[in-house]
Amino acid sequence: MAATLKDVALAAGVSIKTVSNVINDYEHIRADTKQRVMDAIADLGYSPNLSARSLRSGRTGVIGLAVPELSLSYFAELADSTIKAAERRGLKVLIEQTGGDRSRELEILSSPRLQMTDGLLFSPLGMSNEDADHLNVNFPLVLLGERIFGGPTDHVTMSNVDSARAATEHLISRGRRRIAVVGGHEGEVIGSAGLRLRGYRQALDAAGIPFDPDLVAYTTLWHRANGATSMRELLASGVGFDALFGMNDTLALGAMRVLQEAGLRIPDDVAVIGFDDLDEGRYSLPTLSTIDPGRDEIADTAVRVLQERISGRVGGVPPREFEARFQVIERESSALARSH
Amino acid sequence: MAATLKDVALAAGVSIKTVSNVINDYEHIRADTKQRVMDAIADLGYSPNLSARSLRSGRTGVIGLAVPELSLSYFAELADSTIKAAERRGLKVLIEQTGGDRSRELEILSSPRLQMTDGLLFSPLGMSNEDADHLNVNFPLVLLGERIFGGPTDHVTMSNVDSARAATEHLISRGRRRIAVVGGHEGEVIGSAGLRLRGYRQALDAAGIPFDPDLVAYTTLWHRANGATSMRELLASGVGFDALFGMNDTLALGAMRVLQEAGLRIPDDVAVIGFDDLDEGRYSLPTLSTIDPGRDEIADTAVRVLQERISGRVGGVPPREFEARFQVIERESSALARSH
DNA sequence: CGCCTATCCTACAACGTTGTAGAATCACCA
DNA sequence: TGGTGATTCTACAACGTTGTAGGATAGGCG
Repeated sequence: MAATLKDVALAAGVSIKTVSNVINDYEHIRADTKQRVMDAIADLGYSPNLSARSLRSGRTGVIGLAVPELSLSYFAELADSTIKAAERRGLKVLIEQTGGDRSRELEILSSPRLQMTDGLLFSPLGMSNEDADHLNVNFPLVLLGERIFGGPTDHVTMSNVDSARAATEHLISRGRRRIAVVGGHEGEVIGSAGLRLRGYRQALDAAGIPFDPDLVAYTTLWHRANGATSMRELLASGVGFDALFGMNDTLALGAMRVLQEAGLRIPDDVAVIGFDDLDEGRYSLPTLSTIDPGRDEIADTAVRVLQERISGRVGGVPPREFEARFQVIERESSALARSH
Repeated sequence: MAATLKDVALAAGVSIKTVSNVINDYEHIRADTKQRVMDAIADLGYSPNLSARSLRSGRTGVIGLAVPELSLSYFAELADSTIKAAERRGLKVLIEQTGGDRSRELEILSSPRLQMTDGLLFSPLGMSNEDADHLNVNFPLVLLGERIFGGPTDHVTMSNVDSARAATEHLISRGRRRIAVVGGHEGEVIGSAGLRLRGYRQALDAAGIPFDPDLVAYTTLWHRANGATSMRELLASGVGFDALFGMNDTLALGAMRVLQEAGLRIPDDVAVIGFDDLDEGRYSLPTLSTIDPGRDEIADTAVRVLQERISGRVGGVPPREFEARFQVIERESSALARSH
């Protein structure tokens, strides 16, 4: 059906290797030979068989991206950035959804199913630091996210502690002292929740505000529903607060919804800041202050680093850690209150 | 480095073909031979080289999904559903972003870059019905979306006209007669915007409500920003309305935001319904009534149909058209007003 | 006992590409 | 004139898998 090197070679009256050389821009080819080959390629509508090329070269030009779920906006936007970054480097992206499930994550690390890729960008959610050993795999792997630190692979992450601290400081600078949190993970030390909580506490400490555990609402997932539920619990508990730090925008939006149902004004009664800079927060009512975690930079760095590892250019280099730059984005939900 | 059939064969003391047969569940293998081979496979940590398998079999087990952008929630959720549907059928998904750009879309149809896939699920945005010829490609292709009808390929679509009609009828059933629309595409006949507008007009006609062109706001993109801008224009124009049909949820949410800024109550002053059933609409304030377009059904059908074409089981069958079932989902934004 | 079929296994070729080795031609210089 | 090196091209093998053809053994039947 499809034309092969052989067909082109026959049509152009040269050997298949010469056709191959033309395709791969080999230097020493006579101009007229090259032209004849190119014409034959065009005539026959030839395009290389990538499976054969992969088999021969050991490279597929495809990288894997394993994320919990694309229906979580953060990961959809991360996938978007990653695909664009990969494209700039001539790579395709094959997406794998783990559902944030630890056993599925481990399976992906050991499974032969991703043999079709040259390497993997891996954003675990269910795994924890004790699982770091499982990252010792025999294919190029770059770790994303905040579940595991000090593992055996390159790691690209956001500045969770610093940016959460900046978010909290932003609320404090608005005169708030009772700052509630939604999205905590009970007992977690590292992981997005643990790290962001640490940044939160650093900011409180620096401002001389005592930490009140009752202000922290714990939840397993970070969906809108969890933000809403947590906020209902906080309100029901009767603990007073004048600000809210949502561990991500989705949680914050779910919580805002409940706050407003309860008749509280934002930011007058409760100032709110989220985390992730989702497009959604630009059009919520009120618009949502947030942390821009540097998603494009993360994706670009991750793809670059993975490509370095694939090419073997950085063979002996020990695991590296990269932190993206963040930014506090102030919108209406934490604007200076009009009157006080 | 990695073990091959040859290594396993050597270790198990059989021919490579026997190992291959074990892997492919060939019937006639003695139990003890099979066991020995399986042990050797486990020992060596063997896993098949998929490039070689693809080269030999002509199948990669990967399908392409070309969508405008994953940062648009609808396509993120579609990708999610598609990946899950593909997984149920043992397929992987390689995602391509077109940005909704016609020339990029055409390029993807002719490019050799997707040779690594067995077929393509294609959701164009920039192409129009005149481009239908370009869908005549020599690889399995299933068309998604509403840009092209009657093309040369299988087509999976939502019931745009009927569901938009149902959405409009829903607003009419709430006693509304001046129903604004955001998201129209000037002069478009087919395409999501054209079809949904047709459904809208059908509902008006059936109810004996005259069509007022001033109630339709046109926009190129369907982002939040466009919904907001369109709503500002509608309000500035002074045209009166008591309901809003957003061509998708994102537009509707952007528009709601502006309505509320303007001091209008939803649904009391303006009842709103969107389209797509994004998770976001469940936690907006107010929650957003919408159309569930049957995304899972679309993804599942599309993958099934593509697989049928890939396998050649339906060789001679002419292009088929599939319409997913939809559902009106009523939430607060179009609830019966409390008092009137 | 001889024939036939079913079972179990093997050797070989092929998928389409690229790396290696080397042949053929030419230009240049001593 | 012959040697040297650059240029241009070719033949062959190999990547790891599966399809084809067929060999060897065992069991059933006349």
